[in-house]
Amino acid sequence: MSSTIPFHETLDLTLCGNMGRVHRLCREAVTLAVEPLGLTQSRWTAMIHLHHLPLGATQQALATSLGIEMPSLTRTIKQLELQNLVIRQVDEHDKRSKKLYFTDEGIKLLEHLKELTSDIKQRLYAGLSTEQLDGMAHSLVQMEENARRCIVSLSGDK
Amino acid sequence: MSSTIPFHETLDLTLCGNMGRVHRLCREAVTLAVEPLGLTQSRWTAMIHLHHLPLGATQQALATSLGIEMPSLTRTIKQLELQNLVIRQVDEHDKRSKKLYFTDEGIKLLEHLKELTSDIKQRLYAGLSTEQLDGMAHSLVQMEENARRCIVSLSGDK
DNA sequence: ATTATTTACTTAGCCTGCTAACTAATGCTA
DNA sequence: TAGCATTAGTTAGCAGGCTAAGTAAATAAT
Repeated sequence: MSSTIPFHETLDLTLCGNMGRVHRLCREAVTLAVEPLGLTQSRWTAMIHLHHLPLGATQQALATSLGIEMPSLTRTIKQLELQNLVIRQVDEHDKRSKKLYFTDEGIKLLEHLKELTSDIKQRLYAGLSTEQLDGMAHSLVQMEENARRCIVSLSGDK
Repeated sequence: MSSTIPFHETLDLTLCGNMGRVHRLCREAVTLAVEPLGLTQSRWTAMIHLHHLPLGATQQALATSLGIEMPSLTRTIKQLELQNLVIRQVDEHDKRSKKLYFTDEGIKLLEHLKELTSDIKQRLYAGLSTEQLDGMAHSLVQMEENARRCIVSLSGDK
């Protein structure tokens, strides 16, 4: 895994596992940083993504933004609603879907969230140049495409 | 998330989430590829890592290689033992630890595993240069260090 | 030598991803 | 218009990370 070993010599599935581990560590770090707010990883992530979407986004839109499936989101939203941070409101123009809104309390918490995460973001990306981060983002897009293609071709059942 | 946008302008926690999603997709692709063997993600991963360790590696050594905690591994090993692919054997020199060995059946399965994964590895990394893969591996190491440092400094309780 | 600490492993149970299967609303098609 | 397919959301339950707490063995300290 050392950067001094050319990667192709160790071309295996380790990189994949490393991504998972780094992901877990990063989200744990952020969760610790926002601990005073009493939010789990999936909840602060959903709050931030919802904040970046247009007002009244549907659950489907939020799930897409998060890159997760609907049932995963349903659970998280239910918890956020219980915490009185967001509300679900049936869309009158399409009664299947539900629009999401922050409560006043949710808006207040969001401000704290932004304060508490601004510092840790810098620290997580410390020592990495813009080029490295861009490169990583780009490689991830490529790998995601590759993986999706593999999955499609391997599940030729439907 | 597009590579045409300089990353620092979107410096947020999205990269972290993307790593998690790509990780899930890659492991799903591999799991589909090895489906005939009836192994879940954690099981084929453990088989491959154990294969790369010296004979009679302990569970602790395997957990470290996998980058997971012991309780996560305990469950997986139990399943592999039930499938009659590995056996656990108490180390006579240190009766706390257990050495892991493949069964004959496990060795046979490992060969199939290598065949079935050799192709998909190429496909997952398609379109990525050695430099890109090296860069990604290197960035991951840096981010892991960063995250661990954050976690240590944020949990100053012990 | 006895006691305290550390280490390897296990068990129990939480968190958050997932799929499968369901309901209800919408939209397409004949 | 009637019937079928699609879509948004839910529920139930699995997979695989995790921590906390417990046991037994090994090691350190007094």
